Amino acid sequence: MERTKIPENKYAKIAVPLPIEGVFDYIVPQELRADIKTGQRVWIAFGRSKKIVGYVTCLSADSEIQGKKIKIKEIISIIDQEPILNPDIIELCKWVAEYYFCSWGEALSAAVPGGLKKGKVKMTSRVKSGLGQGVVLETKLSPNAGQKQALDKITESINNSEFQVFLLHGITSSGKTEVYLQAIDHVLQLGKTAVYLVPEISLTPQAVERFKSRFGEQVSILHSHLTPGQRYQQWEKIKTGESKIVVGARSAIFAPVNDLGLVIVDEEHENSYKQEDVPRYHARDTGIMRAAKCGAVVVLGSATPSLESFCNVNKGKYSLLELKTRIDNRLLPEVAIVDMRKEIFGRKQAVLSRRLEEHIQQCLQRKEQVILFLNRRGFSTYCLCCKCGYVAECPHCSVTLTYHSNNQELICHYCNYRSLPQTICPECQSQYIGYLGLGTQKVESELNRCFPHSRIERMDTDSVSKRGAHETILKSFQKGETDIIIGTQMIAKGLDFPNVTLVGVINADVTLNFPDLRAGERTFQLLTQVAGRSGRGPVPGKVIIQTYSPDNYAVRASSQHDYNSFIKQELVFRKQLNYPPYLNLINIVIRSKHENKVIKAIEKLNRRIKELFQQKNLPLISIMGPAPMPLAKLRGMFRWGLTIKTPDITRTNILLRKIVTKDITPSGVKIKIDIDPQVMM
DNA sequence: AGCACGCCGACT
DNA sequence: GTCGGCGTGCTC
Repeated sequence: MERTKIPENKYAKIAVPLPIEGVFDYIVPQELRADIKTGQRVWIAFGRSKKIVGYVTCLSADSEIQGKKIKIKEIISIIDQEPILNPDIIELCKWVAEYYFCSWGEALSAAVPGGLKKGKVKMTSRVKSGLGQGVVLETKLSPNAGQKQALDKITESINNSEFQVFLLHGITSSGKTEVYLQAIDHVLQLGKTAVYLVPEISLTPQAVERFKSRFGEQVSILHSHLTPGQRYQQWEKIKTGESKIVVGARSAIFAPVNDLGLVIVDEEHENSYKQEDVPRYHARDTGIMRAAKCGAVVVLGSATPSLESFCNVNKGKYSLLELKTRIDNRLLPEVAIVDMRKEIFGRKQAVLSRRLEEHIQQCLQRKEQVILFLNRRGFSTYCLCCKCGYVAECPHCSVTLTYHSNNQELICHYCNYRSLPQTICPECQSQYIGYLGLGTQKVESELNRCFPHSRIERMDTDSVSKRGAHETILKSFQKGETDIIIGTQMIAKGLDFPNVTLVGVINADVTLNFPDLRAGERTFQLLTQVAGRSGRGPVPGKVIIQTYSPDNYAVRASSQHDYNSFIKQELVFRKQLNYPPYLNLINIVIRSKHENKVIKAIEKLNRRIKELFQQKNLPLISIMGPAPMPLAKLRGMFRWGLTIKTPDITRTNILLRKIVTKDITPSGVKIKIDIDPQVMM
């Protein structure tokens, strides 16, 4: 083939991983024309003195900017011999960029394996996976009636190759995983592939082993501890079709599988599916988009589905599949709520209630194990009466007010409502009103004081940061060398220790009073998950929840294992205040070293949005704020935000793009736009 | 995002 | 007189 006969390869449109709109035209030098392909990464000179990685989005015979006074540069070199991005992924990233407000290049850089972004990766030779020939693959279990019913619906859709989303709602230990695994078996039989997303935190070594033993060499597991070389190897295995199944966290949704037939999102309600930095995509929603473009089936699974997904079932967009029985017909643990308002000793708040202390004691005597769940302390202090449980809330937003000690005010971080702190409780007139949450270290020392002869281990982000610490702590607990394990979120899910018969929640209020519209939903999910850790063996489990809000519906419903009653009440609340899932939110935060600049910018933005939306006749749009952010000064920056509520996210996005320009963000002012925010910070 | 260009204050 | 602050504009 003669190189000169391929004139359509003369120019390339390159997306760059910088916050700049549009693609940039480059000349493909003669010697690269035979090798250049869409989806490759290339080295390019950009600006005056930068050499960066660019993504080839398309090739063409000529360039529209040719002849204008722009000098078109040449591509320096090609990084990948073969395209690292296939056309589907390039398209998907375009959608991500448009929907989540970032550049195409930024979205594309989320879709290539991390270590490769800089284009420098040493190719280590392929290592044999840990699975030797002697290992027996885990065998299929025969599904029960409920599982069978769910599977039949899923396989039927897979056979039809039509895009469809299923919401698999199954209580803890109802066998959701087996449904996923057999659905995967089914797509494999049809010669298709599957992507299986899990929250980052549940990709434990045990979980990894389980996938490997079930699927052997056909599975690629993309977890955060892979070295760049290992990551690259997995990527290659997926691209060539050697791996038919990809298991991984958030970013695995961009894995380069061909013939995608099935996308599974386990624990779909988990907010870790939302990336907190650019591109701020939601892996579940991106997965649905990916599946829709190629006619794949999506299974969203959860014991506590998000309100968004539940609502989509009601709207008829998703089909509901339910697993109502536990696989071995084990009973759900008995959940007791301890009213901490009755546990005040003198002026001090109690850490452990008498009831929880007694139960721990009994448990230890029976040589059974205890898990204590401790939320990390919220960064925002709120106003609580520990006599009656009163918490100061915003009258407009139903969100907990945050106490600011510098100006001694209670502030709503959604709408900027302010009020003065009280010294006497407005509900019960007592003086037990205070502004502090419970200290974390206090719990550990209190436990050591109460149970000096027990072996207590703490498990949180600090104690697990060292390599292998996670495993060591769990192994010693498994072997029974530890009696009590105290931990944060990370012990809430997945752990399966049959000798644990007691789970204690030290303070349910930390999540409940988090200044966020989803505080109730989070609390319900968390309590349900934590409760699932108790009584996984022959001895029935017990759960004790300590709280100052024993009558709160999220707490009550979780203690009764009653998702439906929770969601019914939560939906009423969301409807009343026009919150998701009834409307979409867009959270915009402006930050700068100078407070006056921030306020000026956010007010200008607020005015512009109102003007334009009125002009374009989008009357249902409303704005919360502007208001200072919960961490109003973060690393020397002042931060203010506002939140748009919109019934038409697509149109709002388009209009918003017109507003967010240089005159909103002059020099020294940074803007952050978060579409469908999960936490507003 | 970076980076260069450009225009006003306190210093060897 | 200059060094350096950061406001402005551009990147094929």
